[in-house]
Amino acid sequence: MIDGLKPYPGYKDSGVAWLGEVPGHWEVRRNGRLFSQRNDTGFPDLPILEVSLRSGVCVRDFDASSRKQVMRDRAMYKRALRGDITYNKMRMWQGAVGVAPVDGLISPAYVVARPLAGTEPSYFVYLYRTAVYVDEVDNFSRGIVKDRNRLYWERFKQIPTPYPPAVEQAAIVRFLDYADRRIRRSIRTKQKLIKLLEEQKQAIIHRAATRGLDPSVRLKPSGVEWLGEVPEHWVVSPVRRLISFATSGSRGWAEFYSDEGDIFLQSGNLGRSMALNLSFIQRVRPPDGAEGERTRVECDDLLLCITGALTGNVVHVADELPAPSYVNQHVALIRPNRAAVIPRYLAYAFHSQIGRIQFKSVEYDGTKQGLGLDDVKSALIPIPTLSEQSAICAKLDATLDRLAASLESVQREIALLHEYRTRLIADVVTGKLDVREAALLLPDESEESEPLNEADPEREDVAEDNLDTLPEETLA
DNA sequence: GCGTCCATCTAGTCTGCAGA
DNA sequence: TCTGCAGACTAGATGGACGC
Repeated sequence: MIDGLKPYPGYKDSGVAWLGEVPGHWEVRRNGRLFSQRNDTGFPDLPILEVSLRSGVCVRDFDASSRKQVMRDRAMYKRALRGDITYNKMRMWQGAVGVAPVDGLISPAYVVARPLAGTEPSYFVYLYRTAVYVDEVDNFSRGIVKDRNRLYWERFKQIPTPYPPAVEQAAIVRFLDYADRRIRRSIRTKQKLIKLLEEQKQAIIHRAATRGLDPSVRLKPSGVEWLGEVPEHWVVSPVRRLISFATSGSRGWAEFYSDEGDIFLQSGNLGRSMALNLSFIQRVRPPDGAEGERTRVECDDLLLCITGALTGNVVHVADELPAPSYVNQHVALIRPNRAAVIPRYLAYAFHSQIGRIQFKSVEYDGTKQGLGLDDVKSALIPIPTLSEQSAICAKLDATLDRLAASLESVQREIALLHEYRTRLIADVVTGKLDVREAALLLPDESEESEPLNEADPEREDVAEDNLDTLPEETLA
């Protein structure tokens, strides 16, 4: 139970299985008694609205959005007035519903529901987006497969829905809007902290990979404009002199896919933190012969993503993998020459600005962006002595371990905030928690600067944040 | 090994068609 | 003519494969 908030004094059976008990003074009504369908067409001059799973209903921005699709005949679009609920028939079972922020037009494939007297639309949008209600929507939807499920008005209006008194609906909306704003602020603050920690991490690696550990070392011009000065005793070497070989993975592995067997690493397995992401593993039964062996990954190899959006992501295979592993053609397999460079040091160099500048993906006329192996081999890396490389790696490993722990902690806090928000909304809109008193204690709307009705807690569109928390007497 | 193109997946939206 | 239904379309991302 959420600290500080209490259940209502008395409950009764709602008569609806998924809802269970509701406060004694609440009703359960079918949606048809709460909303009427609006089917107004012929208003071509209004702005076009869209409903998204993440951000609810908003005016479509044709300049910013990549999606420019629009019907030729705007007279077919339905009008939604400010305050109407609109939902995407095909995505209602995923929670694609929101309140129209302004008068506008929506696709004929949508449903516009006009709230009747005593219906506070924002309360019902909070409710309609909860997991239990979405499950119920799924039961009322029809389609040949789940992905094709649609919720038509005739079915929507039959769904039983908790119905608090109108004054209480408004209090719940007021409380949830307030709580939501503070949770989103807190999440954004933590996201900014993550960004700062990532920048700090990059700065630490870059400093170590271009200056070493001795701040008093004498410097010399590197001869490379973007690199600037490096320690006097370092050399700047192309990657080709530091490795035994580099190859990209091979093709044609799809026929060897299997439920078990060896590991086939793809660009998605190359995380942004120099560590392999093995949360998803494609297993293969590799072919016999040299082709498989050529792309077989060994301990201390570097893997570099060379095509697509993940171009430049690098992984150092620091430990033995749980099974023989191979790479696909979008991943370069690089085997450092240990006489010239410590593999982990080379990975740090690739991971730093040194790599980012040189491995910036090359765009060409095709459908991909990417790097060639020549681009990789020609990249310039400042190299200290082997003993200094070893010291730099040890220092970076220790420092970055602490940073990684901080990052993980902040990410965990964000996940908990999302979970907290979801649970709070579900408990409040279904009457498990009484917020009537808490809503009365909230500051006036005029003291709040943020707009309401932002369903996406991760939007980066709001003014400066602070770490305000909810009143302690109401929320933990 | 490389440049290029095709296939597939996902999310959001549009539209043709049959029946009322 | 209207409406409901369900397949089709669009665009971005990414994996797979062809041809040189």
